[in-house]
Parts: sequence; structure tokens; C-alpha cells
Amino acid sequence: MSAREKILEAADELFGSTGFDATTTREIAAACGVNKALIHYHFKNKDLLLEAVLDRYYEKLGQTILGSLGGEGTIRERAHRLVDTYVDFLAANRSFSSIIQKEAAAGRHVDRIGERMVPLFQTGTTMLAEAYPGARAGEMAAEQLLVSFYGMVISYFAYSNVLEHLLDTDPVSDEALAVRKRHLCRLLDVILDSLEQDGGSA
Amino acid sequence: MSAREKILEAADELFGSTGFDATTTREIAAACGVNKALIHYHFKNKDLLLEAVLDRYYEKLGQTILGSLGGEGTIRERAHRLVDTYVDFLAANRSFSSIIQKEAAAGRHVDRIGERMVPLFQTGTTMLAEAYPGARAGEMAAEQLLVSFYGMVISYFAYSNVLEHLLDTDPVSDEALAVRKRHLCRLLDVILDSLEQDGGSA
Amino acid sequence: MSAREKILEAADELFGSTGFDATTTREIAAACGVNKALIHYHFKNKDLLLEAVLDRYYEKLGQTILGSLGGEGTIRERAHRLVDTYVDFLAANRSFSSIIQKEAAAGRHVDRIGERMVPLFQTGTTMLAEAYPGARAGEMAAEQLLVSFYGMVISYFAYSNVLEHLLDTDPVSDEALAVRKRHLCRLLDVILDSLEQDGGSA
Amino acid sequence: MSAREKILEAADELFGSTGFDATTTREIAAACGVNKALIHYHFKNKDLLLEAVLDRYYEKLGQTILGSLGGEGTIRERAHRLVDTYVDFLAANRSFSSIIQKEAAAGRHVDRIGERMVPLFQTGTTMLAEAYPGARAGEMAAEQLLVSFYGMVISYFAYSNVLEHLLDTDPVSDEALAVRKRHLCRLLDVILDSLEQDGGSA
DNA sequence: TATGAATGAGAGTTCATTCAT
DNA sequence: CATGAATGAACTCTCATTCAT
Repeated sequence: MSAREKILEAADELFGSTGFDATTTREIAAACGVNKALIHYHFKNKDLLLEAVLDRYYEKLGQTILGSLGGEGTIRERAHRLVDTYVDFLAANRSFSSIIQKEAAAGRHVDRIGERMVPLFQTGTTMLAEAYPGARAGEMAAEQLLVSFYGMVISYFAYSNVLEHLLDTDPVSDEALAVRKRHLCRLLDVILDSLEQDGGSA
Repeated sequence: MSAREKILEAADELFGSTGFDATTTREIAAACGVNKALIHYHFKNKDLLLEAVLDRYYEKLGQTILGSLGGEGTIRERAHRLVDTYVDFLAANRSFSSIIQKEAAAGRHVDRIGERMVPLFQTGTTMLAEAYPGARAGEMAAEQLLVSFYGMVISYFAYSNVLEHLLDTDPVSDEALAVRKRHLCRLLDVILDSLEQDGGSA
Repeated sequence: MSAREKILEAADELFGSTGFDATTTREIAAACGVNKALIHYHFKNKDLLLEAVLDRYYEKLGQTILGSLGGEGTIRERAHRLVDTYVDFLAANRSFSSIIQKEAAAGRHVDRIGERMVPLFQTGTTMLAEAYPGARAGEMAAEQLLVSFYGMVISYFAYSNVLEHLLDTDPVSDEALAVRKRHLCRLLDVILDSLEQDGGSA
Repeated sequence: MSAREKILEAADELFGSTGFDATTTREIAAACGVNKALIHYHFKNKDLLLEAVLDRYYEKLGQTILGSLGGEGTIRERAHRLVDTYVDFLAANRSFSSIIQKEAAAGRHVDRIGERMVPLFQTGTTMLAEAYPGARAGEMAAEQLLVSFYGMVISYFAYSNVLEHLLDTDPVSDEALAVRKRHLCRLLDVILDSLEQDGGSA
């Protein structure tokens, strides 16, 4: 693995666990055994290092999401697949939600984050609104639904630290994640059922 | 307003907008017009200042939530009231979700946050499980439902920065918040309907 | 002496001997026995420290020059007094010419330096041109004469390091300075004589 | 042009405009489009690069000065020619006076500078003292005269930045330089006249 | 309570320089 | 000759914190 990649890995890990501000370049360098100055050689400064870390994730995430949305099956099937895939992605990339969580709230990298999410979000709303007339506006508007599901999924990871205190098991264990996925899909069904009754199709 | 209170207000504001790490004591002092050293006189150190800020919120929040849960009406009515109240609370205390967002993810004040949320959370699960047998376990377990709703509500605020890019309006305007509340209550109804069909009661 | 003054003294000394860029804040702090951070507390940053050092000199210099120009006597007497006074000032403030030398050439503090010198310069040209019609324009224009004398005086100090190699004595010893002053006053006389022959008065 | 020469040109330019300390090897490399490491390959280190830059100038300058001194004509004619030539040289090599200015004052390359100037200086004093008995010692000693003229000439360039503020024209424009040269030659005449009256010859 | 001055620790960053290729 | 990667040292500057008053 190149030094550049080692730095990215270490930064990813530390930004996720400790936070961007609380992570020092010294720590990153130490964590991956490279010289502190090399970080600036490869990434110019700490901010751009974070951008590089985020870009790597969005690259992967974009492919993952579009892959699960774009396959075969009914909307409902694809939605199930998306929930499963997204949970799996966040589970496999624990730092990602953590970083997003902190940096989105901090408002510092909002532009970059927004930029990456807008196209994914719009793909979702379009698909949903086309399939379900009831989701075109009003209380069940596609945007609201997407925001809600996004919140259900990411909060679980973002607050996993806190959830350890609330639930009695490790919230990111395989079993707990399986439970979470079944719950989310069940909610999805309930909501889609309701949309269909209001006069939609699949 | 006492100097102590002025410091709390300024810290609240700045921790919310800029983040704990990125906020300096000098900025806090400047924002409220007191001497930097006075912050340490009143709060001992920066960490304890954050705790004081959070405590103030949890005090208010506990009363607010228990108030809306404890009043009259059916479970469903009380749940609607809770959603409305919680959204209003977060809207009225914009810094709160922001701070929680960042600090929960950072894992540094997790204990304190967990400590405060556990009783509220348990009150909620107990009520839900008592009212709906279907929520006692499985895919619609009360814990999962609470986590989901919590995520739907708080994420809306936590990501309001990003949502500005996704939606076309200010996500925390009165109108947008009213829309959001109607959406959440509608989802609540759909879910509670589903729980009742599976064999519950109010 | 206050810490602030001690820092100014040390910075003055080191900027003069070593140069602004080559002097570190560590060295300044060590030289006057204060904490490194205190420099930034009192002067905000290294650039402003240099400005403070220069301002101190221009304050003194302004009084000195105007004092010697403003007293009694003919133009010629006052000019002699000015040359003597200026040489004495530069001898007593060895760092000053050194700093000016380097920073003026670097072009970084030119504005500040220019700002301070313009009024002194204009006072000089006005006096000279009024007294000697021949200095109103042409080859003996007052501006040219002032620039020439300024160069003769300051270069002696600015290049004193090099002059040690050229002359066989210490160029800033009392004797050498006395010799220099006599030389400069003699040149002054020769030049003023010439101006008077061309048709001026005293 | 070889890489070595491109580096010398770029270093010359940057040392002159920005100063030795404030110029980085990266800037030099960027300015002439070569790799940073190549600078060390060709010049060993930054100090030696400066020496190479200065050496180049002293080579040219030595020829120029000796050429103008050595030709035909009276002392007075040769002195006029020297002033003209030196002004032209400094005008054509703007970086030179700037570098000398800063580095002489810094005292770091004093030895090298002194070494180069001593022979030129001694040639000058010898010629002057031989021609004018009055310049053998005392107020009009040849050393003092040379230092004065050197100061008049070089200061004009060294402080050209500041002179922009004092005069109302660009001090290094062709016209301004012509004015300056006429002024200097006039002073030269006045001084040589005086020396002759005191009992010398041509 | 309140403050200006002071401090130790450490932040991010930049530098000239080296080295393997 | 030339280069991209790498490094140790040092830089300016900022931080939370302390303390005498």
C-alpha cells in the first residue's frame, strides 16, 4: 500500500473515531508510520485530507446505491434492497457516518456533502413519485419519505455509541444489524402499503 | 443576566454553530463580553462548560417530553403530541441537536448523553409495549420504533444544512416545519394502524 | 522594564543584527527571557512586532530631525547640525539603519517607511529651495541633493560591515565617526558654496 | 539555456525582489520550471546558490568598472564615466543592488562581498590620491569620497521603492536616471573643483 | 467577581535537504 | 541529468489554563 493510501486509511479511522478537529496530523502520521510532513506533501493541508477521505467514500457509496437502485425488480423490491445495501455499507464503513455526522452538523463541508448527495437524492424522489402518485406531494411526499428513511438508517449508526446504553446489546453486531434491517424493511412495507391504498401502483 | 448565564448562552450558540473543538474560549469570552479567565472561574474548564450547556438542555427537554407524554389522551394522541413537541423543542433550540450530533458521534460525552436519555427512552418503550402487544418484540419492537422515530426527527435538524441543498426551501422555516410535523404524524398513524391490526389496543 | 518593552528591545537588536526573516520568535523570547507566546499576546504577530519596532524609531527620529532643523541659525548652520545629529542618531541606534536597509529593499514595509519619511523629506526640500534659488530645479534640485546626502549618511552605516574590510579601523568608533562627520560637513560646504555662486543667499 | 542557468536567473530575480530568506527553493524551482532537487544537484545548497548569483554579478561589475576607469582621459573624465557606467550597471541589474543591500546589512555574505569590493575600492582611492594631493588625507580623504559617492549611487537604487513615494515619478525610468546622472556628475565637478583649488592637479 | 499578563504544550505547516530510481 | 517521494527540524501561531492583583 502506498504512503498516500496509508495516510488516507489512518485519517479515515481517526476522523471517524475522534473527530476532525480533535485529530492531529501528528496522530495520523504516527498511526500509519509516515513522516508528518508527508501528509502535507500528498494532501496540501488537513482540510483537503478530509476532502480526500470523503471523496473516497462518496465514490464507493454512489456506485453502491445506484447499483442497488438500478437492478431488476419492483420498486418495493428495489427499496428493500437499497435499505439492506445502505445498512451494510454503513456497517462496513463505520467511520463514514461518523464523519458525516460531525462535519455536516459543523457546516464546514456541507457544500461538498450536499453536492454529492443531491443527485442520489433526486434519483430516489423521482423513482418514488413516479411509482406512487400519493408520494408526489403532501404528507407522504417523496422528499419527506426519503429524509425520514435516511434519518432512520444513519441515526442508528451515528448514535450507536449512545444506543449501547439504551439497548442491551452491541448495536453494530451482525445480529443487531439483522434485526435492524428487518425492522426497517417492515416499516418500508407498511408505508408502501399505505401509499398503494391511497391509489398508487407498483 | 449574570456573567455565568451570558457565558452559557454564548457557549451554547458557538458550540452549536462551530462545534466544541473549533470553538475557543477566547471566542466565547468575546461573544459575551466577559474576560476569558472568568470562564474558568465559573466553569473550571472547557469540558465542564459543555456539560453545563448540555445539562441546561436536558433539564428543559426532560420536562418537555415527560409533560407531553404524561398528559391526557390515548397513546396515539400522546404520541402525536410528543412528535409535535419534540420538533418544536428542536426548532426552538437549534444548537441542541447540533451539539448532540457532533458530540454523540465523537463519543466524548456519550456517557452523560446516554445517562440523560435512558430514562426517557425507557418510559417510551414501556408505554408503547404496554399499549401494543405487537411492539413487545420482533420487527416492530418498541426499541426499534423509538430509535426510528428519534432518527426521523433529529436527522431533519442535524442535516438541515444539507437539506437546504436538497429541498428548495429553508428546512427550518415555520412552513417547512409544519409540513414535516404533518408528515411525521402521518407516518406515526400508518405505523400505529399497522400495530393495531396485528393485534393491539389503545 | 515591562515585558512588552523587553520584547521590543530584543526584537530590535535581533532584527538589526540577523534580519527579520532570519530571526525567530524563539530567539527573541530567549533573548529577553519571556515566554514565546507572550510575544503574540503583546504584538499579535511577528510583522506587527516589526512595525512596533520601526514606529519606536520613527518617533524618536522625527523629533530629533525636526529639532535640529527647527533651531536657530542660517540654513548652512542648520544643515551642519542636521548632518551631525543624523550621524549621531544612526550611531546611537545601530539597528535602525540595518533594519531599514533590509526591509526597504525587501519592499515589505515600504509603505510604512515611506509614510514616515515623506514629511521629513518635504520639510527639507522646501527649506533648501527657499534658501537657494539654484536648488529649485535642475542638476542641483533640492530632491536630488537630499537623496544624495541621505545616501552618503546612511550607506556609511548600512555598509559598516563591509567598510571594516575597506578601511583599516572600526567604522563606527567615535574617532571614525568624527572623521566622517567632518567629511560630510566639508562636502556640504563645498556644495552650498557652489549653490551660492550660482546666485542664492543664506 | 541550460537548467543551471535557468536556476541562476530565477534565483537572481527572486532573491532581488523577495530577499534571500523569504525566497524558497520551491519558488525558484517553480519560477524556472525545474525540479526542486535539481537546485541542490547543481548548487549543493541555497547558500552556495546565492554565492553563484553574486559571483556572476561581480564578474560583470569588475569588468565594467575597471573598463570605465582604465580608458583614456583625465581623472575627471574617467570619474564621470565611472558614475555613468555604475548607474547604468545598477539600472540594468536591478536585483544586484537589492541583494547587496539586504545581504550586506545581514552580515552573512559580508566576507564575500568585501573580498570582491576591496580591490575595486583600492584602485579608486589610489587613483584619486595620486591625482589630488588634497585627497590623500583629512576631510577630503579619498576613502571618504569614495564611500560618499558609492552611497549616493547605490542608495538611489536601494531605496527606489521608497523614492517612489518621495519623488513624483518612477525613479528608475530612463528620464529619472538621466536626471540623476547629471546631478551626480555635477556634484563630482563641484567636489573636484574644490580639490583642485586646495592645490592638486589633473 | 473580575482581569491583564503570563505560560507550557502543542497545533498545522513549511523548509532545505536527501535519496532511490 | 532529472525527479517524485520522503524526512527532520524548525517555523509561526494558538490553545486552554493559571495567577497575582
